[in-house]
Amino acid sequence: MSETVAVEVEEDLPEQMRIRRHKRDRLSEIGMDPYPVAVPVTDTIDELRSRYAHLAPDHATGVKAGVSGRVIFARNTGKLCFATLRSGDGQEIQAMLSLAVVGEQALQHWKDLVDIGDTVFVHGEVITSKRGELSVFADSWTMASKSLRPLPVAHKPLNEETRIRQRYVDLIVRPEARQMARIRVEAVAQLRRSFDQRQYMEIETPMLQTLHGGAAARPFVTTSNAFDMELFLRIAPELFLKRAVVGGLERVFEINRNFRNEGADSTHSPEFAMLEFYQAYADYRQMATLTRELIQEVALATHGSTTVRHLDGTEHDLGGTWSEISIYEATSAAVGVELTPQTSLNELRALCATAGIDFAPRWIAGKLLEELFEHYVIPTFTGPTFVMDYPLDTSPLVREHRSKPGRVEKWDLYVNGYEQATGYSELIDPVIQRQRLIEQAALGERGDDEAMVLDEDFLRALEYGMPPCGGVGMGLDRLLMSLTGLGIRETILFPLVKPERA
RNA sequence: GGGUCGCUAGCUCAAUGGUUAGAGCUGCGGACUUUUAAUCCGUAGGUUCGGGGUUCGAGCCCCCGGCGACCCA
Repeated sequence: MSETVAVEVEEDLPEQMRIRRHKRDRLSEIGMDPYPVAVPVTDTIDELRSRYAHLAPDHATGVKAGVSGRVIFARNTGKLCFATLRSGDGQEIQAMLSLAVVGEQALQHWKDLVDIGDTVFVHGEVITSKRGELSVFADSWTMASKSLRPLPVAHKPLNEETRIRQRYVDLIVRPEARQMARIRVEAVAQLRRSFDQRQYMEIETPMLQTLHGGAAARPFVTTSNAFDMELFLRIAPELFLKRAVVGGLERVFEINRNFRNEGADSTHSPEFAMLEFYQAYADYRQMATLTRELIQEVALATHGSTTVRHLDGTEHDLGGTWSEISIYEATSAAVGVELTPQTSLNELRALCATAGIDFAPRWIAGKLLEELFEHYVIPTFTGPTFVMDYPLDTSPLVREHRSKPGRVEKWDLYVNGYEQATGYSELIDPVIQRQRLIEQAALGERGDDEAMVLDEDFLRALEYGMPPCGGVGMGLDRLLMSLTGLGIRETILFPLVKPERA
């Protein structure tokens, strides 16, 4: 950046930012680096907190320590200054600087140059104040990182847009944001432990794909300059994980991002984290049990109980076994007409019209049934619910039910009213799989832009023989939603947002 | 995609079409050696999201655009 540009920016700054930049310069002038390469920390705030948890008020330990933390609160009096320092894990300790110990110059520099939001290093004796607050009674201090922007007021909630756009600020000021980030880490760590205990391998499959498949969704399209060809960001890892199973990796899982070129709302994000796992010789019922166990193990890891407390204080029981309903039977009961895979398109359309569901003429029978189900049945769910045995025509990668023609061995798991996971007995017959994908391609040609495409290499893999297999896809962000009660944009640290200025 | 609402100081929010757009916190100056959203005195801080229009006069009304929230499909 040129000198003139820098000056212009300087002149445009709000007063409070100009003042902080001036303090940054003043620090250099007095020989204190505003951004030192290191500060001599001897203990974390957390270590001091736990070591001196039970000191009586107004007590001096005789032990000296050096700690660093962000100033989140400051109270300066004439000859004695207090500041609360906080580390990234949310632990806090008080710094005290007195004229008698730190000296006139250091105290004056502190009062003149330290702002809320700065990260400072304080060295001194570990004591408790007269009010009992654990403190470092400074004999010296130094700047660890000068903050050039004022923090938002701590006691008013930051507006939602700013929280998402500037998550770094949200994390500094809002304990729930830090808690969310940590719950997510613990959930993912527990998933990996749970899979490890079950002899699963974690593998990584392509995000850049020459064909998109494995789900009904619109892809993002990009271009490879070197290959001079169109590529897709993956909408699902399914077809590659199945190739791995064909190759003999019989228990595989992947935790990674999917991209779907669709809208965003409180349960959808264009970029979201997906867990998929496949197990040879398992079927969809075994995968349902495994899915329940995984979620319960994660709940135990993050909440210490299968009853999870959302951040709004409400409790939600994820323990025990979960209810199961059949999509056909439940929807039939709701509309008062028996619905089967043989129910005519016209009858389903009439029922949708009655329900006020806006449907497209090209929608197939299974799609109409699922719309009726979502309209009538989903709002009645109370706890986690497995919805069993979906229509065949909407599930091109699932094997037909072993005893219910026209339906597939597939379940959807609903928690808190939204789909959290889906599980299959995978279709492994390459001839039937080819037919299903050809039907999908025909739908695509008729204008269904979510239809799957024919993936010859995937079919070739199946033709080598895939063992009987169960598979599950689970939205990781949605798992976090069910554990915390938050919207998807709160469970993702940095969700996609449009630029502030177009 | 449609509708409704919102965008004002660093943050959170006020402001019948009419004086110089206000408050709290933050900031700045001062007092205070045990504070806990410290207190007290003083004080500064504005491209009212952007552009256009109506009007003697627009934060407010109209049009176009941007970003977001909620509801509906």
